[in-house]
Amino acid sequence: MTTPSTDTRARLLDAAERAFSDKGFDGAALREITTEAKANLAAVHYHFGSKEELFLAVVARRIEPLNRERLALLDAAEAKAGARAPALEDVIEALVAPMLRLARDEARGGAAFVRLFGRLQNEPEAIWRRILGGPLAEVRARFSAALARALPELDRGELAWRMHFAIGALCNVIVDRQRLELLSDGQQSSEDVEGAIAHLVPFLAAAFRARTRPSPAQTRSARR
Amino acid sequence: MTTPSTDTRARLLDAAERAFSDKGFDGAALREITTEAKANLAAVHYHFGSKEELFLAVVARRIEPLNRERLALLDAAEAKAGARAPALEDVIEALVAPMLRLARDEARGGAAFVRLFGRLQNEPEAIWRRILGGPLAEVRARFSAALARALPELDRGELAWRMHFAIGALCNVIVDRQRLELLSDGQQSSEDVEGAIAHLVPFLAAAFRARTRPSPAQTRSARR
DNA sequence: GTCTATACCACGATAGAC
DNA sequence: GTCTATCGTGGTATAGAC
Repeated sequence: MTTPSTDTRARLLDAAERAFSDKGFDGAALREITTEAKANLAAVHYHFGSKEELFLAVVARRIEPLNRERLALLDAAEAKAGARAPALEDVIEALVAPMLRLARDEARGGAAFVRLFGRLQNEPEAIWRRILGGPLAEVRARFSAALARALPELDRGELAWRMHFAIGALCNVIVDRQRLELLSDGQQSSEDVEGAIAHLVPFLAAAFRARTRPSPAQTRSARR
Repeated sequence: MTTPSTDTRARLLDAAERAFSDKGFDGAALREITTEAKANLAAVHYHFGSKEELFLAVVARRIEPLNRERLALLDAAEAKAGARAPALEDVIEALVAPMLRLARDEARGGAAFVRLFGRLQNEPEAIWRRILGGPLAEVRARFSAALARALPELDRGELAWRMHFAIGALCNVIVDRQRLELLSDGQQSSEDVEGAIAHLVPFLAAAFRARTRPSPAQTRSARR
């Protein structure tokens, strides 16, 4: 923040973003990152303290503008609805589209960052928890409230489950761009960002509006 | 297959399943696995060739019975429907429920294996690809066809996208059982397997039935 | 065939000189 | 701020014991 005298720090962030994106947290080697950044191995520990902190710094740098964009879209959706509840499709798109579009914005991390973020899911749990509780906390709270307003008849517990499912669907698109090609025998490609948005938003909107469990299994829920 | 004479191999698989489940592929150390299995470090490379092959062997051992169960449920759903297309909810439940219920079946891997499988998503891409093309190939083809029959009006490309999203939702439930508690402020728990099924199946069914790209201005009249 | 001992090189981290 | 040296631990490879 205060000492941009040397840009070693920035070069490390850029190199780390690429490396983590390509190989994941464990797969990327600090020696490779520092070599590409033309910095010494120990520079990482001087500037960031550890590999995990470096990773979090990479995420934090990109996620703050992204979150501002999401919240701005949510504000717009709520303004458009006036006193009424915002449209469900608009809320979902505000959450989902900025992340997917980021994949095409090389100046702000591009595909590398987006894939890196998707990977967060399965990286050491401590990392994900720190991000959900830190830079993502406000987004989580605002969108949780907006979805509850858009779906007033929905039980809050049910809503939490559905948000959980929706995050999974979003992350899956983000992580591996070749898996869809396997599933469609090469017909579809996740490279098509606007296509992904056009498919994902109606999918999730319909899912959020699903009627709650009409049928069985409820009978033997002897739990608690 | 042919030499169950020594059970070193089986002990290694059991220890590896626990370790990979707890710490992920990179996080688990072979030295820890071999110590717990009371085997020598080099035994892993004798029996499996590498850490990655050991991981794949752990997955293969559990996934084959699981797949048989899924296909049996799918057969039942198709038999129930007779000449008509199977019910969408039944197809989805046949795909999803055996995996989630496995978390309660300690004799067949239990929660450890299920979490390990969920982690596959973000493990090195080569691993996931080998599993989708190997032990999961038949399940993928059969369910893909069943979904296409249950949703005859749906474009095949659209169906591939939706399967991609659905897999993400499923895997997300499986991997991290604490994330839902964070999202619901401790109200909901993914430990409740039947609850997860009861929430996930209608969610996905509604999503698969979504109309393709409703215009953004479509408020809430889109309910079926 | 089955398993062991051991050596190798790459990794993240740290201390201390400059 | 930067660099070198070094430590402990990781996956891997192989020679050889039973």
